[in-house]
Amino acid sequence: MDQNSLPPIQTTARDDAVLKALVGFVRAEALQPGERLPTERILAERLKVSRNTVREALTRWEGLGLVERRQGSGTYLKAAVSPDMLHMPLTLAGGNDFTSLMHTLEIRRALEAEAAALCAERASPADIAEIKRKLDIMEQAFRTRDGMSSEEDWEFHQAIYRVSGNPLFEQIIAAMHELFHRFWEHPLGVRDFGHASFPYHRTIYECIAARDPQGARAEALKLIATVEDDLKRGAAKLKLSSQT
Amino acid sequence: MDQNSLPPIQTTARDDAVLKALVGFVRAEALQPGERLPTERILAERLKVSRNTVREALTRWEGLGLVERRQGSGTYLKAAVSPDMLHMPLTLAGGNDFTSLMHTLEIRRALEAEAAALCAERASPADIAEIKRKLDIMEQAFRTRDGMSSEEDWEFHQAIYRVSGNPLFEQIIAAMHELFHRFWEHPLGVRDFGHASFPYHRTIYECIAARDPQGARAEALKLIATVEDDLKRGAAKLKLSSQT
DNA sequence: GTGGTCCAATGGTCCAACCAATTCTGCACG
DNA sequence: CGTGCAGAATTGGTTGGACCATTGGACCAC
Repeated sequence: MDQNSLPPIQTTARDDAVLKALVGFVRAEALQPGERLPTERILAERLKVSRNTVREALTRWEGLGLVERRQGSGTYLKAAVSPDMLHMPLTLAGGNDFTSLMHTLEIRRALEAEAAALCAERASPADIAEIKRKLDIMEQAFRTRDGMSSEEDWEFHQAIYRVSGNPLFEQIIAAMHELFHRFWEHPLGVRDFGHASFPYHRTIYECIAARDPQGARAEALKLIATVEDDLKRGAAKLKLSSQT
Repeated sequence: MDQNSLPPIQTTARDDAVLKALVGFVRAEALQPGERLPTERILAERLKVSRNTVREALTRWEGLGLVERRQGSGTYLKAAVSPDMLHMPLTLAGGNDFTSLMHTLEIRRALEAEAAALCAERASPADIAEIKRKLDIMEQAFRTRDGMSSEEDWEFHQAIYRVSGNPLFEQIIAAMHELFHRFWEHPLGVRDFGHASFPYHRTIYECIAARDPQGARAEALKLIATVEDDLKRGAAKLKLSSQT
């Protein structure tokens, strides 16, 4: 007898069922990332479950980065969802010390270079225009505020990851990025962080626009190298000040 | 004015606080994975928060695979926790899809190459001997069983990640590896998987032993290229058979 | 316009009870 | 004495209802 013809019955899987229904809703309404999904109260009423159950389900999605909740405003879709998503939550024993930061940078160096190369291979004219737009915004912010364009800088990089066609780049580097920034301004208050890396953003873009994967890879490596330099200088300064 | 001198204030973060307290508890009691942690009701009472809040916090941890809840039994620790963990939730749209596997391979290509290069830079003589040992075991298994040495193959690669000095390589690639194998043998029954990649294991080792980072990187890229080839061939075969 | 006030909508928290699965307990029976 | 089973106690899962905190828009006085 085929054992697979008797799947275990699901007497309780309320929140899972809620998520499945939500996937169906998102697809039916063709919701795009950034759009708002129904109120918790409405979901609870429509699905005939308690609001608490809806909340547990949404908490799961929030933990997976699929959704973002803003009190007083609503719950917003943050990424595309599909019925057969595969979740691979990975928690690493990080550390807020210098070597841990260097480790994340080594990962980022590998991924950033590959993403830039893939991006140069696959970018459509529209993609290139979008990347240029982000680059302009970033350079503008950099000149206006004289450095500290971290937000726009990050958006530029994200655009590259997206055009690479592989969502894993963005997801993995986003985790690194968060750790990095959580640690950056607080312990090491390096004011001019990002100054050194600034010119390479444009060179990366130029290589992508020229469809030059190897060039893009090389420029990305240079960019990360400047960040590693900044980090080392910051750590040295920190060590010095702690000795006084 | 420096815009970063006014960070957003943090007024409420209940469930986050619960998790932080829980991390403290686990460390204070030196709880090991597998052990049970206090009841939701007890936690709620001790932390002076509602049981609902405790549940939301635990739901987060459950989603991250840090904890397992068994109704009627209790909540059990599933992995070590630390105050500064790095969460990296990866979600792939389209589970056993060809493109998903290709995406994991792109990540692996980037990381594998970087790890091999770092390994060649940093390996001590003892490290090199250890890698050679794994290589010999793998080659032996390959010849004896004529292919299908996936277990020993994996150990060889893990040795390289370890010698690279960056634990993130092993952890991230391990997650990919697990995903990859879960879908490999099942949908695409490619018997001779790994045959093509076999010779490159030795060439990688030789570059590492010769302290040649660029060579190691190049050989690692060749290895992944063969795996990508196998995957494409398997997918083509699958597509063909599904058309009959 | 500008700024302030109010108000409705929405996520966050709390409470108290009950349901469902599991585990423990103790008694009856062999 | 052990064995098995019924029932109690424990524990996570769900419910419904209430209130708080934040948000954002509407409205109004200046």
